[in-house]
Order: sequence, then structure tokens, then C-alpha cells
Amino acid sequence: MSVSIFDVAKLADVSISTVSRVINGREVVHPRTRERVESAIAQLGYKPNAFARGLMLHKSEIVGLVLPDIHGEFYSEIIRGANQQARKMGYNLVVSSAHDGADSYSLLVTLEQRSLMDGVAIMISELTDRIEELLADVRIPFVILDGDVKDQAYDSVVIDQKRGALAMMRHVVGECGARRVIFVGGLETNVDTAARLEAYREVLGENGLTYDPADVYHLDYQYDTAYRLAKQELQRWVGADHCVFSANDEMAAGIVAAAGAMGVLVPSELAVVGFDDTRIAQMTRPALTTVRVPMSEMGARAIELLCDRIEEPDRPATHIVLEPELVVRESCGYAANRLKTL
Amino acid sequence: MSVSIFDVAKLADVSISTVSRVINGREVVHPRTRERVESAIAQLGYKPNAFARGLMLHKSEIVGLVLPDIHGEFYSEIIRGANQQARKMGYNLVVSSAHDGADSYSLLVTLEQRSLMDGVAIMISELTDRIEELLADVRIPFVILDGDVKDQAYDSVVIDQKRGALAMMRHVVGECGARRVIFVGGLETNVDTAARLEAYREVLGENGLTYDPADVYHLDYQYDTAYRLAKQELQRWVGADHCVFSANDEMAAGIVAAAGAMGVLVPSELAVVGFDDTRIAQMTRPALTTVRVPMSEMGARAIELLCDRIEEPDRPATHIVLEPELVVRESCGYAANRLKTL
DNA sequence: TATCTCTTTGACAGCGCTTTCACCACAACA
DNA sequence: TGTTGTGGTGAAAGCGCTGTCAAAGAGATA
Repeated sequence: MSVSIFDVAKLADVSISTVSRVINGREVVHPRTRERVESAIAQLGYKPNAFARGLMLHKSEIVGLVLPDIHGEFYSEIIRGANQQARKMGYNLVVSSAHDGADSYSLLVTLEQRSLMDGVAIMISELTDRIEELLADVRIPFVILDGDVKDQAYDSVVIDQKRGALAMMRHVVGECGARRVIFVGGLETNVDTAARLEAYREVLGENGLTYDPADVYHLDYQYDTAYRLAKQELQRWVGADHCVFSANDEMAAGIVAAAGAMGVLVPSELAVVGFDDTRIAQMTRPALTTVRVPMSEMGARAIELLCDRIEEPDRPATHIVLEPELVVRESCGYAANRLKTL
Repeated sequence: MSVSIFDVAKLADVSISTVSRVINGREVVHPRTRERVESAIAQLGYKPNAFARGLMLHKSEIVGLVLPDIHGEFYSEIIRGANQQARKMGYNLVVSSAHDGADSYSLLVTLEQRSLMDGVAIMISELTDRIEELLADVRIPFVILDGDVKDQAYDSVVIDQKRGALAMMRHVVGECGARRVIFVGGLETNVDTAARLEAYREVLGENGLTYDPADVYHLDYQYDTAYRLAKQELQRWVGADHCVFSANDEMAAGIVAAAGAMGVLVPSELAVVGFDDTRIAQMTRPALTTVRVPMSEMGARAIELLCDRIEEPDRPATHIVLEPELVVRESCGYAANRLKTL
């Protein structure tokens, strides 16, 4: 079959131990011997078998990143950050994701087969009991991304979703003067949506605005769905001091597009704000006021935590909280209003 | 350390061979024995060590997908298709990508360490000699995506870029009546760009339009860059029978946005068309006329080819060519013109 | 009872690698 | 001369698993 360490040893006329020493370079080998071995390796095109290596060393130098769905701008930023950090720490990153129609359950089962990885960062958007149960079964080191982790024993890196949503709501109500806010979120089970909704109600209360359940919608984070909903509901929403607070930029963009199609002016007749600050926020006309979520950093911190734990399994669990940042653009009407006032 | 097949054997009071038989389920084991073993496995929470398994079987049931850059809509579709197909064929997919600043060289080196995978699908957008050389070094089965592969010995799945570009150019010139077309492409080394440019020149010739090198721009496929270029050049471009043919939707969207910002009406004062039919094409106002590229199918076919080859290493190389499809929307002005004519 | 199936099981040899331990030179010291 | 130390090397024991082969036991037949 393929060439093994034994073939190299034979060609270089040394023992396999010596070949191994040359490969791993941590013990002293006589320069003359080293050269002989190296040339044998080159001549045969030898590459160590990663399985055998992993079997001995109990490590592969590969870490995984598991996402609920790989779709969209949002995730590519996480991957990007994670990738860079992994290389920096001497690991290789592989990414996997749940496929259409399958829930995170199959994602975790899959993950289990992946014991070839030294560790894994798992992004959890909907934390069900079943997932938590499965998590307890994972043998390799792991960290949780963005999940509302009850069990503080896990390493985690989360975004302070609520704080970001509070900032946005306070901007919209306090600074832009909205008197009615329509909330368009993801599914109720989604942890991000839950946090944003909490902030929504809180700020409504702070400002003496009544909370109307009919103004809260639960969608699927998609552009199209939001577009269709908006086409249908826009008439009910319109108002100079009304604002739609969408739980992500994509839906916000869909709503803005629907408004455009129906002749509703944004922001003068209806303000619309988003969340995430993906590229679509800048591409939308008017550009979306949104909340920047440090995606790339989230990926990077998660991998950093993970690699640290791999190397030091017994250190106490670390929890990193990343702060989002309000980004004011045009769709909230703040800039336009200020201009008028001045 | 962790629990091994030996521990299970001891607890169930059988030999490790029997445990192995139960795990792999292909040989007959007495039901009573099987039950004992299974309960021991459950009790200990035993999971076979993937390294040891791989070492014996020379396979991991994992295939890889290597992308030049994981960024953007474009790639997520490939991943999605690849993912689905991999599961269908009983493999798990992992994805890896080059990181910022590093070229595909480091991507391939990385890949080499990944001999834990049974095979790999490699997307190549710029085929340099060095890459081709490195490709020759890859030991595991692989297929090439979208690369202009000179060596027909490799399995490959490519999009018929030129045909798509021809269709678009003929639509723009022949059906929409453009008399001057500005081409905005990616880097000259990019194989897709090269194919599109070829079609561009060909159709210009067919219609007696002169090819002007000053009307050809080489950018980086990014929204921002195109936006800036357009802001600067738009004055030179404007014209009722002029059209900008962008090599991807993102740049086309940037150009449309720049036109909007400068008060140039699309399509009446300048038509703009894109390529790829990513979601941004529908989100742009006016919606982009573009060429749909079957990304998801490309991913799926690549993985299918790959898994076939893994299972049957000696079959001859297969080359799949996928056909793109013209998608006429608003930004080319065709619909508007027809309305006027009727 | 002796012999021959057939089913079920266990012993054990690897897979390709790392690592310990022992060993051999040879130099440096007493 | 004998002892100790040191750089360089090889033999061999696993890592946790699969798969071959032979043996043991249970029935069936003579």
C-alpha cells in the first residue's frame, strides 16, 4: 500500500525510532543521520499516517466548529474569526453544520462521530432539554457559542444580546421619539429573540408605552418571510412615530423593501431598525440603523477558549461576554430629525 | 483514561472480538451475548476510538470541502449542497477555507495534514502552476470545483461560465439593444472572470461593437470596491443604451447603489446586470438581471463524484459541466422597454 | 457412544506510529 | 585502569481497534 515509516527506515538504513525522532524533531539525532532520513522521506514522498499518530498522541490538532445552519453572512464572520484564531494557536479548523430539515440533534450525533477532533465549539441558538442532555454526552472539550447556558460548568462566549437590544430600544424610543414599536423576531424558542424581546418590553415600560402582544411577530429570520409579512401588515404599522424593530438585518431589509414597493417612506412614515450589522445593513436604502455584533471576535474567542481548555483541561470554566454596539444610520430617522431641528 | 473496548469486554465477560462484532453488527452474535455487551456499552458510555478504527480500516467516513474563501452568500450555497449530498452518501462533511492574506498554497498544505479525511473537494478559483504542482502531491481522492483543469485526469465539476456570459451578453446587446457595454470583473487571473471576458469580447464582435480596453475593469468582487469605482466612473458610463456587465451580483449591487446615490436612474439612464443570482440580486432595487449559477448543485455533484471515487478508485475521471441560466429582472431595462413598445 | 456438522466465541496478529528503556561508543574524570 | 557521564541509536511495548483462524460447544447423524 502506501509508504510507511518502516519503508523510510529501511531506505535510510536506520530504525523506525530514528525516523520518528527526525519527524518530530524533539530529540537529538546526528546531523549525518538526519540528512539520510530526510532524503529518504523526500524520495519516498512519505507522510505520517494521521490515524496512527492520533492513536498514540490522543490528539489530531483539529478543532471543530458546529453551526446550526451555515447559511448567511452572519455565520461566515464567525467562521472567519474562528479560522484565524485556530491557525494562530496551531490548530486546524473544520466547520460542520446541521443540514436542512434536521435539528441540532442530528448535529450533535454527527459531532460524536467526530471524536477525531480535539475539541469543538458549538453554536446553539435554541437550547432545548434534549440538546442539553446530549451535550452532557460529549466526551471531548467543547465551548458553547451564543447559547443561554444554564450549566455554568461549560466554557462559553456569548453576546450581551439584551444590552444591545436595550441600547437600540432606548435609541428608538428615547432619541428618535417612537411612540409605538413593532417587534419582528425569530422563533420564540430562539435565545437571541427571547433576550431582545425582554429588552423590548422593558424599554416600553420605562417609557410608559403599553405592550401590545399584537405588535409582536415571530418569524424565521428570512428576508422573504419578512417581506411577505410586511406587505400584509404595513397598513397597520404605518405612522410617523412608529418603528419596526427587527431581530435581524435581513428581515429589516425585507420590510424596507416591502415598504418601498408599497410606497411607504422609510423613515419618515415608518422607521425600521435591524440587528447584527451584516453587510446587508449598509446595502439597504435607506441604510439600516442596527446593532453591531462582534461575530468574528465571537468565533475567535471561542476557539481561543477551546484550545486553552484542550491544553489545560482542568482549569475552571470561563465565560466571555461580548458587548454589541449601536450603529445609527438612516432608517431610524434620527439623522433626518436632527437636521430638521437644527 | 477513557473507556476502551477492553473495559466493555471485561464488564460483559466476553472477549474484545465479540464486542467488536456487536459494534459492527456484521457477524452473528448470540442474542443473549449481544444484549450483555450492549448493556455494558451503555453502562460505560463507551464510544469506539475513531483513530484506532481509522488505522485499521483506512477510512474515516469524513470528506472535506476546501474553499478559497468562505465569505459570502455564494459559498454557503455550495456548502449546503455538499452537506446534503455527503449525508445522503453516508459521509460527514467538514469545510475548511483559506484565511485572510494566505493564498491557496497554505490551503493545500493544510489539506495535506488532513489525511484523516477519505477525500476532498477543492474549489479553485485561480489556477496557478504552484497549485497544480501541489495538487499532484495530494494522496487522497479529490475532485476539482470550478477550476479550469488542464489535467483531465482529475474528476471535476465546473460551471459553463462562458455559456452563461454569452447568454447574458446576447440578451443585453441583442434583446435590450445596448450599444456599449462596460465590463467589471474580478482579477485577471480568476478563471471565471476570464471566461466571462471572453464571452464579452465575442458578443461585442458578433454585433459589430468595438472592444475598448478602457471599458474593462478588474476589481475584487466586493460591493464596496465596486461602489467606489462606480462613484468615480459613472459619469463616463451613463447612457440610455449603455450597460454595465458585472461579473458578480455583489459588485452589480454596489454599482446600482452608487448610481442611486448620484441620481443616475437604473435602468433608463444606465443598465446594470450581474452574475450568480445570489440573494442580493433580488434584494437590490431595481432587482438585478443576472445569471443563475447552480451553486448548491455544484457542491452536491462534487461530493457525489468524490464519494464514488473513494469507493471505486480506479474508475475513469468524470467531468461534469453545469449549465447556468439567464434570469431577467428589472435592472437591464428589458421589461420596461417591452412595456413601452407594446 | 463416536463422529461430523454448524454456530458461537476467544486468542492473537497486526494497522503505523511514539516512547521508554537499554545499549554502545567515546570522552572525561578519579 | 576503572568509573561515570553523554550523545546517538535500536528493540520492543503498547495505543484501541478489526479480522483471521482455531477451538469449544451444541445438535444431528450414524
